[in-house]
Amino acid sequence: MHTSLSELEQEVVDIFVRMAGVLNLPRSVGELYGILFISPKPLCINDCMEKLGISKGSTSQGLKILRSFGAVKTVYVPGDRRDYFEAESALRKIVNGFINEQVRPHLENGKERMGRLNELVQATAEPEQREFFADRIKRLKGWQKRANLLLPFALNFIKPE
Amino acid sequence: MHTSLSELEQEVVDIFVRMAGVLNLPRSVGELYGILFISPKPLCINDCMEKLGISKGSTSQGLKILRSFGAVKTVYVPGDRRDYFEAESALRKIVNGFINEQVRPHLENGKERMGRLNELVQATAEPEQREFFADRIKRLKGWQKRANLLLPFALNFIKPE
DNA sequence: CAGTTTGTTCAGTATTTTTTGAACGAATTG
DNA sequence: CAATTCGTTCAAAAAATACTGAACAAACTG
Repeated sequence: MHTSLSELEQEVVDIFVRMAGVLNLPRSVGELYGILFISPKPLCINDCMEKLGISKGSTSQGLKILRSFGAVKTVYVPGDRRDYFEAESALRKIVNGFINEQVRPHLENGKERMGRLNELVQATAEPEQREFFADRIKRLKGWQKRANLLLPFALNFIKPE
Repeated sequence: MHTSLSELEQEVVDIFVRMAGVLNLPRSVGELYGILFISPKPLCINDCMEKLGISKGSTSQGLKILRSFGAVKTVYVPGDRRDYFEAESALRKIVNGFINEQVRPHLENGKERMGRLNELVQATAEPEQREFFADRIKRLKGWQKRANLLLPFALNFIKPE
């Protein structure tokens, strides 16, 4: 059953639920990170589901997602055979993992696509149109390039801790 | 009815549909920006819905969203009383608008919330726990601060054009 | 000013996403 | 080695989100 959260826990969970919204992640993932972030000791799946009042399936699934980009780590607790989890608190690692696992895959094939676009533009009969299209594609490439420059820079901006 | 898109249009629309996915915007919004981005001349609502095969309601709604953060501008076409639209192509403006209109609102009350968190931490009875909580909140504040520093910097990174 | 055309809104519907919970296999225990 | 505990998976249910299309108001037109 649903052990009610302290006010502090509620507030922190709420913050991460909002973040999850912005980052396009399920609510439960935000809740899980929140409860782990503010927990002084690692929690097992049962702790999490009881605290948050969500199902075992959601909990398992949510923790899997969080682990997939390194926002949560598994810790070994001697004398207990359950898996325990704690929040990774190095922002840099989390952002890095998130970009690599959640963002990059959705933006793959950058180069390839641009090549294809060029071909299609060259195949345009009307010269005036072709010029316009070429300009647009050039602009698109520019955006892509800048994004690729910005990402590493942003990561560097987040000092290692 | 649904006027079929050229290959070039398809490809470009597809790119922006993916971006919309990453940015947590409806598919139709990506489609609309795409078709406007690659169109040599401004399009009216009817042009858009015909080209994309979506409803008038979606089109109106989607363009509203795009205008809300400055990704699309209205242009006046003499002798035609319909509204015409074209894609804003200055990345800086778009990113700026997007952050202000779509991201910031979801992350409001930063300062306020942190104050509230501090109170809750101070109200914690157990000293050892209190110390841990304080540390977590401090870390959270650090993240917030860095995000607030990074945003303007990132915007500056995108040179005006 | 009656008749169009145009864009918006919104209730209802369709679609997508998230959550649930029961079934299962693997590991642990007595 | 039977019984229990644990974590994962996945089909079905629930919830959230996006889309449609008809109703509407405003702006034009003749």
